[in-house]
Amino acid sequence: MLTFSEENHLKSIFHLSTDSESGVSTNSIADDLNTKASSVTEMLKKLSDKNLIVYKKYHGAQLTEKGRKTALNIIRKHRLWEVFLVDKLNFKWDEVHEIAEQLEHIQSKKLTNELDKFLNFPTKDPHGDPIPNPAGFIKFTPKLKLSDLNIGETGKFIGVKDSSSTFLKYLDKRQISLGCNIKVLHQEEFDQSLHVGLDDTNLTISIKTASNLYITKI
Amino acid sequence: MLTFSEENHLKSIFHLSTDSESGVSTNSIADDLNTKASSVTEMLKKLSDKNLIVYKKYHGAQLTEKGRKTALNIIRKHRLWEVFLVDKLNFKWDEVHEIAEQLEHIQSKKLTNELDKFLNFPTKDPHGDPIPNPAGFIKFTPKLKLSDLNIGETGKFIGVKDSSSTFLKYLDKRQISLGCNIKVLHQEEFDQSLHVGLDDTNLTISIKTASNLYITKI
DNA sequence: TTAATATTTTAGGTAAGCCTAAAATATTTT
DNA sequence: AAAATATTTTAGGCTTACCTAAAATATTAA
Repeated sequence: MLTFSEENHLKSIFHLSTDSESGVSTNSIADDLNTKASSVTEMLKKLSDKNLIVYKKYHGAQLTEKGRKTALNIIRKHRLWEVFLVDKLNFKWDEVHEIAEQLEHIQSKKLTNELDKFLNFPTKDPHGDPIPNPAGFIKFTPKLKLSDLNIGETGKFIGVKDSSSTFLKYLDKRQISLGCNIKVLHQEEFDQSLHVGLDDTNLTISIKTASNLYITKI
Repeated sequence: MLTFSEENHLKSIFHLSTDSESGVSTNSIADDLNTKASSVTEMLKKLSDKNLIVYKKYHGAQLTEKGRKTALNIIRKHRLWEVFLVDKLNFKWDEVHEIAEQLEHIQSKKLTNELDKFLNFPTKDPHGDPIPNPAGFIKFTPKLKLSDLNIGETGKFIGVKDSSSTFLKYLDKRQISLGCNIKVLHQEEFDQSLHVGLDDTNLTISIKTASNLYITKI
């Protein structure tokens, strides 16, 4: 049985691992968890003792197979609860993160699996992120951004990079919602902003926004 | 924001208050929470500082109005989650307590109220205990036991005093389930055991069992 | 390749929440 | 009402998870 703090550190290491292939740095974990490097060092020693990570002083941490499975189980719970909140309890996608951060620590295999069944075995959470299966397998889809498309190409909006409430609310306001098709019509030379077609309307979106929208080519 | 431990102490004081009208003793709380009297004393001081209880050294604790509201909110969450687990996720009534002990600490007013709505505003949990409303109002029904009935009277089984997994499983095995009608046919002089009618069958149940079944007269 | 800078670890401290053992207070018995 | 017993509190310790400041190591720049 792990403490909340141990679980949060594992989750953080998992998320930070996908970017860089080598060890995850102490500082990056500290930033991610709003804590201090010295606190992280302590925790890395403990996680290492429990064989959840490989830790070499001054050279960061990497998840072991056991650590990865543990992290993915927490992420599985987090994402299933997000689906529950949106699909069953009328939450908006920008409202679910904080609550899921609490619910992800509830311990009960049966609960997780029954919830999965109740939700009809969803494969993605409300932000388009894949949900690991009970065995800890996760299906990564290559993350193409809207800003990667060429003029004339169309993408289906499948997820967000930045899932801050601010950004999600902004997307809601501009009626850019998960699953819609976005066609890149033109790019301004001056500020690289994109003119796009969405349903039957045209929009202008900044390059910053475009690089936070994950899509698949159509 | 209260810690889990603070919330558990408040809940314990609430439950122990219903029996005795005066202050709840340090030892009884310690027993209830599987902790030691000295730890409880520390906590009582803290809860008193936060105006959640009235605490006089050597004379136990009583909830303030604020403390009572807080306790009832935790109990509300506990019981709503129990309904969720049984009604939506196929749990049996003897399997839900431990998980609800975790879920009751999740902080989100919106979550609690949406869950309530989703479950169709239940008034009782799977053990027949009343669910407080959002304002912290709870409807106590006088707790009559099967063992209080006279020969010939019939009661509707509405709750259990002992909600241990052992007892609940035993009731399941004997097919005594919440909502069924039980008629007291005869009492043995020797051991006070009761012969009762349940649906179309007759059963013999011990006086101990009978005194753990809450009923309403019909 | 040495110096300057950045990162990470160690050392030592704090608060929460638990503990045991001893002291203080209440309650019960005689 | 005093003695015996039970309950509760205090005193002092422990662990976890944080922190700051200083020391150690790694990285980058000159």
